[in-house]
Amino acid sequence: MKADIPLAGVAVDLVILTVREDTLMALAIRRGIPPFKGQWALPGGFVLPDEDLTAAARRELAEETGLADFRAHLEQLATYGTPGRDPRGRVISVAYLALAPDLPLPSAGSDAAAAQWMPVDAMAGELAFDHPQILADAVERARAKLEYTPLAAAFCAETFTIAELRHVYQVVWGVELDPRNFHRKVTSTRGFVIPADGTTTRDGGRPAQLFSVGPGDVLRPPLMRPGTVGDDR
Amino acid sequence: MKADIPLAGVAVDLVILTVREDTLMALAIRRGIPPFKGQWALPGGFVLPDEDLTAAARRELAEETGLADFRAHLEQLATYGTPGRDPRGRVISVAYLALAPDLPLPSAGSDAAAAQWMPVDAMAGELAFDHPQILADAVERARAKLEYTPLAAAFCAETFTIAELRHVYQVVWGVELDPRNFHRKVTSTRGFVIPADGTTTRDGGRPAQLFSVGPGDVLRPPLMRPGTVGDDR
DNA sequence: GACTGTAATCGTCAATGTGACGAGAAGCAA
DNA sequence: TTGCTTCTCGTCACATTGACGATTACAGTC
Repeated sequence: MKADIPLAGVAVDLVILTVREDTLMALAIRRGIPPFKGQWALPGGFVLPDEDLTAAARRELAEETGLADFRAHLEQLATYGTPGRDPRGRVISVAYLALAPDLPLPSAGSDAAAAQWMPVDAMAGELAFDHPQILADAVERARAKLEYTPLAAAFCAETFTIAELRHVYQVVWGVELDPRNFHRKVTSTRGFVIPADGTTTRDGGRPAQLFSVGPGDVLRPPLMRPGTVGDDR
Repeated sequence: MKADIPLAGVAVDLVILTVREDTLMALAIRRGIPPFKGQWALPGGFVLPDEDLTAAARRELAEETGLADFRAHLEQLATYGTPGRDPRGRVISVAYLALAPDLPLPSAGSDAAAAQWMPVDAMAGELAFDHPQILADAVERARAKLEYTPLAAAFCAETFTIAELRHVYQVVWGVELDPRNFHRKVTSTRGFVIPADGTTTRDGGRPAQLFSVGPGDVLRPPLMRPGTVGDDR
């Protein structure tokens, strides 16, 4: 490479979100190596010399969750490169957002002494680097995307009930939704969910129809977070 | 920096969009230096060693448009880092999207033999690197954002008429919109536009009220691109 | 100065989507 | 069988939207 090109380290950081115990949680890693050794941080690592960014994110995702390849949504979030954000020097971090169903407790990765799910609300104050900002951006992105994409299903198992899907919305948005209106909206929005075989009573009460995600990638018209319509500001 | 961190060059590339001559156009630069010397590319350049990413994007924007600081929307789009995308070596490019009002013809920048506005539809086949992909992503982002943000106003002058705003939507989306319904929607969506002093007849016909952008940053409910509702697929 | 063309603005109406909520259906547990 | 829970279907009032008629206010032109 030419000498006049300034160089930097390139890392990927992951915000892996899941819905657990009625709470939106993200995976946090206790750093096993400096800098910030012993503190919590988002999972991540440097991109290998011949590795694609997305491949690096997928690799980290597999490493940190301990699962070779599980069903999860992964998308690029944003890139953070403010000088000084990493004490090791100029490091550009490409952040990825992952949405995963409730997983077994993750095992510790190679450079991590421990990994655990933490409620996103309690996490901001704990994170090293500029990871609080990344986390906040990720949560906001996830909240927004639930409005106009079927992505909430990424938090669910392969098949799920409408109530489980509603539960995801309620936890991520922090609101209560009317079960009847939600049911109507979801089932009448083409491409959102398609009926699957079988029913389940895992939530008690009348058996619920199982669904799987439909082929649509955009909800038109979108669902809307309550309490934000017609707001003065 | 530690020796075990792989390094890469970090660049910013800009997709600067404007509405000109009833067409959505982007700024293209004819490259004055290798690689791809003589070919068209998106404006951009390497991030300086102690420069923030956004600062680098703003600097390039000012350089390429020849205007010190003009009214334009600038946001990060995505980051592209596939190995091999730049023949000089491993280069990570953070792409930015800029939306600008119709500007005077840009002057050529330092490392550019020429700069000109090109219709985005005719541009993809001309661009070097992976810039066709970046352009496509940028246009799609812009189209989507017009739906749920007041960002269309970024294509207009400080004050504008509802018809001028509608013209932006029509050009960017490539559709016809009903002037009466559009007028109703825009003026009744709180925070979108606020009446400004004066009227204008620059479009002929009855004088039109001038408006400026309102304080809102989200349109709830959003405008919707026609022809995409209830589509089977 | 009246006439014409053009575009802005206001109104109407039917169709559709949404929030609030009633009520039956279908399981489980006591 | 009774009671409890949750799913699912329906109803109704209201807001929003698309289609489109009608009026208003200018610039030119005869």
